[in-house]
Amino acid sequence: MQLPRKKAYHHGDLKTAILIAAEAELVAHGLESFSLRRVAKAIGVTPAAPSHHFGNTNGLLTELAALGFRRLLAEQKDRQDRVAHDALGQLVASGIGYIDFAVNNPNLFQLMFNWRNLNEDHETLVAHRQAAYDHLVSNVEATQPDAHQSARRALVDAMAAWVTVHGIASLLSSGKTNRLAELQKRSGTDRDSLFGELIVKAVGASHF
Amino acid sequence: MQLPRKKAYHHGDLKTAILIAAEAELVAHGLESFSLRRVAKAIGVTPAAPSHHFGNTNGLLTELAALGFRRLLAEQKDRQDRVAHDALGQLVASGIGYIDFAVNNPNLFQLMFNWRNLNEDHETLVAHRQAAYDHLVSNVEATQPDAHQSARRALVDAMAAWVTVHGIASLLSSGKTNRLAELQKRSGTDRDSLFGELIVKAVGASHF
DNA sequence: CTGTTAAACTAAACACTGTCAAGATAAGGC
DNA sequence: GCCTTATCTTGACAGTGTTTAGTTTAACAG
Repeated sequence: MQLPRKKAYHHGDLKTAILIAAEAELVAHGLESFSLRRVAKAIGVTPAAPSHHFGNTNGLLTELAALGFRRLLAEQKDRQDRVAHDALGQLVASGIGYIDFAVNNPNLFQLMFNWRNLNEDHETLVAHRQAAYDHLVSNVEATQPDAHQSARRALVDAMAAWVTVHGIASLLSSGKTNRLAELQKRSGTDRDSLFGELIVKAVGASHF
Repeated sequence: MQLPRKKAYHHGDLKTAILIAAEAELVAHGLESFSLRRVAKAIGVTPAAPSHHFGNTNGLLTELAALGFRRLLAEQKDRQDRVAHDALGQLVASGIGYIDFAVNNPNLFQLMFNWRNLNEDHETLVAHRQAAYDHLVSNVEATQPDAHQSARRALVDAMAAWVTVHGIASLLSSGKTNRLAELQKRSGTDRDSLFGELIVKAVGASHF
């Protein structure tokens, strides 16, 4: 791994340079106005250069989404590390991480969950997405008193948890004037506590 | 109101013709590849013609989103009319209507909730969106035993209900290979019953 | 019926966009 | 050293949204 020269014909590590520039383009202009030519120009390269590494624009966006899923899971685990180790606390921390990721990376979140042109054959995309999903399921299962006796309940609780967390994340990250955020403020409860409350409610605090 | 002539220079009712063609374009090519020129060509008119009625593409899409919110509310009410009149049953029916709308109109749903370029100054858009929101809140409040004594609970329940319904709708309508749908099938419960169960759980069946 | 005004739409052009085929350049293996 | 392969450029093409100026028609006043 060598430092890329200044004006070399070969960039050195163009692929990652493109990914970085592409994310900057994403936050700057949004997914709706994403321009491949602009990211090429930003790093001083020809519009056709990215095609060689990613095939086409969708390939680049797909790779970006895959990285997004990796970072999403990382943020969830990071949250969990800084919190009590009981099952319910872990689940809540994971959910808050999910929500924070969506709020802090709205365009990336939109790309990951609401973009219909992603290349579903992309291996690392499906792998990282699957990893994030598995992590959720295991977190929910850990809150179940007896997994064998209540398989259906584990299933339903997993859906409930996922659905509430994703609903919060989606609504909070999408709107500019945000009704859900207004409700949260009017509740008099800080964000993490309130959404934690909702998550706990979703998995049915009855067995505690 | 006269029937539009065949090849008249003036189309007669071009504005609604464009809206209809635009929705067809939306379902045919998706929001990501929406083309204004294609909708113009589909109704045999110049690419610049829509600009006169909608300003620009965003104007057209915004109007489409506004119609979407109107139809969303209509579908919810339609569901509620065909169901028992108790408060909880009404809330569930409304939520199922919301979900069904998202599943049956995925691109429109994406436009309404995940499109960042919508013109937020568009009056009918904000009006119809507000109407849909108010309807939700009133549905939740109707399930509260005493609105005055538990204002905060009404608030939290409204958030919980909205968030679960929207989460389900968003996840179900976005993916092609859909993990949530898989979970639903594995639960052995039909879709409406299962999601109704989740909604009831969200508003806290404790007061029943 | 006639003349005028305002609305609806066209024509042509512009600056973009993503993508492709062909060629130039450099790196790495032998 | 040469040769092969990966990397990037050049130049072009079709398609996109939008704008300006001009043409056609409807609506309306007399």
